[in-house]
Amino acid sequence: MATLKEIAADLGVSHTVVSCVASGRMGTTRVSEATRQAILARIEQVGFQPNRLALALKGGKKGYVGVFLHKHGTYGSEMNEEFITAISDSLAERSLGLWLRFFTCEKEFLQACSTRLLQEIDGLVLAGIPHPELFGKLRSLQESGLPIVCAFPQAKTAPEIPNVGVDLEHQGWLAGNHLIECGCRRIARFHCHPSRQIGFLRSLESAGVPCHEALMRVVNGFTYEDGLIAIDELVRSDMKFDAVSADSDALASAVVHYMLRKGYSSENLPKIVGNDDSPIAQHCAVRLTSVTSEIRLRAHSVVKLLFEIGDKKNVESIAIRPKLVVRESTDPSLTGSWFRG
Amino acid sequence: MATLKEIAADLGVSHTVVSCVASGRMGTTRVSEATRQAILARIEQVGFQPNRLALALKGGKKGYVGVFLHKHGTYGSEMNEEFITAISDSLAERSLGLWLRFFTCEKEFLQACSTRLLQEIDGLVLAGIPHPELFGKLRSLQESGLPIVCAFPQAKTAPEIPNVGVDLEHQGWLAGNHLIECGCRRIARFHCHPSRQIGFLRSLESAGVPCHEALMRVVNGFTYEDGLIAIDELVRSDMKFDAVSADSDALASAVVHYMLRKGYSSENLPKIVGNDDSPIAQHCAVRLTSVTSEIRLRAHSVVKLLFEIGDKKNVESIAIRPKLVVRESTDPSLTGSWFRG
DNA sequence: CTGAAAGCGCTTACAG
DNA sequence: CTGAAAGCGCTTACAG
Repeated sequence: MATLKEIAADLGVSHTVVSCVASGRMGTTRVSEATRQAILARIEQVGFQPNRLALALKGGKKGYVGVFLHKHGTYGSEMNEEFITAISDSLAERSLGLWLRFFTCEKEFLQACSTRLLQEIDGLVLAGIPHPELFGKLRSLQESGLPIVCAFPQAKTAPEIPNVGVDLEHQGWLAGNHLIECGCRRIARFHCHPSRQIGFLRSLESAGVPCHEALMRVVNGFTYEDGLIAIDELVRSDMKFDAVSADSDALASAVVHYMLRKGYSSENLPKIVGNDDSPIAQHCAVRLTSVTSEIRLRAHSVVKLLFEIGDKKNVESIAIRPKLVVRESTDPSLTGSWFRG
Repeated sequence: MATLKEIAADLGVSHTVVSCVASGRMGTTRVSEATRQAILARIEQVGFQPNRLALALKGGKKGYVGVFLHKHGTYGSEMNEEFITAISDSLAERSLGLWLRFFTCEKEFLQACSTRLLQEIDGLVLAGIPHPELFGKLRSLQESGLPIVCAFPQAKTAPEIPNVGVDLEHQGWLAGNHLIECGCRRIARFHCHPSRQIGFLRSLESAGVPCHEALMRVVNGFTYEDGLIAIDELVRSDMKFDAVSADSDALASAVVHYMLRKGYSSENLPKIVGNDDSPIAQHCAVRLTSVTSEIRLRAHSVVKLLFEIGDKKNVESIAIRPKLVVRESTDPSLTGSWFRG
């Protein structure tokens, strides 16, 4: 790899002028068109790229973005992988590297996020599960000039730190509204996200469908196991229900499998809607209708915001609008040929 | 963050001596015990850490390992996430950063793997799906002094580049042997990994169980959809079978779901074994017995080998031994309470 | 129009 | 025992 000095020596000019021409930042330096062309040609010819390390040491761009992720989503949802991939691709487009670190507690974060970090990255992304105890640290990093963007489902950071979330209320609303349109009137809910529940209740209300308190069930978590517990309790309660809206695909998948195993045929299943539109929805014995969490789109927005902050623009938290993906768990006509007849 | 210079100024010594004491590499430099202690105390007190950028520019350690991953495994298997997480944790333990890049073709790899890369990383990991067309490039990187370790299931790289794989033959053998021990005698195979098939056939042979050619089915890929196609063909062929061993959990899961949907009760299902022990196995309507691919262990080995190469040790390719994880798809006694009765 | 010089934070021969 | 000096590859005032 050629250095500035080598190019300068080859051309019989100073490395100063080569540097200025290469960077395009001429400052007070002037150069004749002839030598400028010669330098440009040479740069092209040897494929010169300034040494990143030297740039960074000089106080310029580091060429890296740090991503700190507290893994979220249930096992098998691939939400973390999707997020990382999308961030990575987005950064690669801009010739930036991705510096990745997983953490699960304040200590791990602080350890990885040493003062040294500031020397090595141009921006910081924090995602997955929010840690309010870290806001102080984040604020101080931000104040020292580091662009920071969070990607939590819901903006729970200090308001000064922009967050790319998902419209949780609308997720709940989409699920509820879809089931109502399917003709369901006794919809059970397995929920652990208050905002989603608000949206769900709003869908009932605006359609004039009564809400049966006993069908609204708060679950402990988003896992398949949590789903089995919830559906078992519901079935044993002898409450009638014609649909289940669950806060994750794993929960919803557990409902389908539980009922199939208890002898319900797939035709007699209640309508079921999951959340996240993860692989779990597609690998379910009855493919699940699900509401997206827009992971890819959010990841791309995160990188976009990071750049806007770098450009001194004023950025604010945003909530991406989710979509409904309809599959056979609410629409029998979508049952694949394998499972017909 | 204090610099060498500042510490030197505070103590009224030269930064040379501070540098030597800090690094522990005294070279030809001597220092009195008194000033050594003073310097050490000061370093401790201000928590001095040498600037990574300066170190790297000087030609020392960069503090990063580059990971290039061509994503593998079926959607939902979480194999990539598990690999990345394990690599990241393993590197973090050694205070190294993880530089991550996904690629899908030679062009993307070469683009990301520019000469600049060499300035920025201490080691390279290549994983997922092997690209034989890249071996030349890898060899030349290796010859220029960059430690490289691959993590493909099967060593397919140039023999000079160490690979951390999994013992594919043993995977096939474990599945076959387990089904034979379960009493199965007409075992169908959905396979696309020749080595695994060899191991499977060996298990039949050593148990004296006949192999029925018509039950050995090569599938196009590892996906759920591939599994539906394969089991549909098998069922329509009217061949009798009492077990299915499949080369992925998605394939195996499709078998379970297909048969349940066709009206088989979970008690009448053939015995089924998947591969990879991924979340898909645990989210299947009948939880799947599966053979591990030891992703975490392999990732840790990769980092270990990378360090050994750095230490000029002679390292060779290894194949990690897989394990069998038994669940209800081959052992009815493991059926969870939810699904009993 | 062009280049010598200082400096980013470090390391390491080398000279006192 | 200790420090001045050169240098890693760059940038950017500043002086000619």
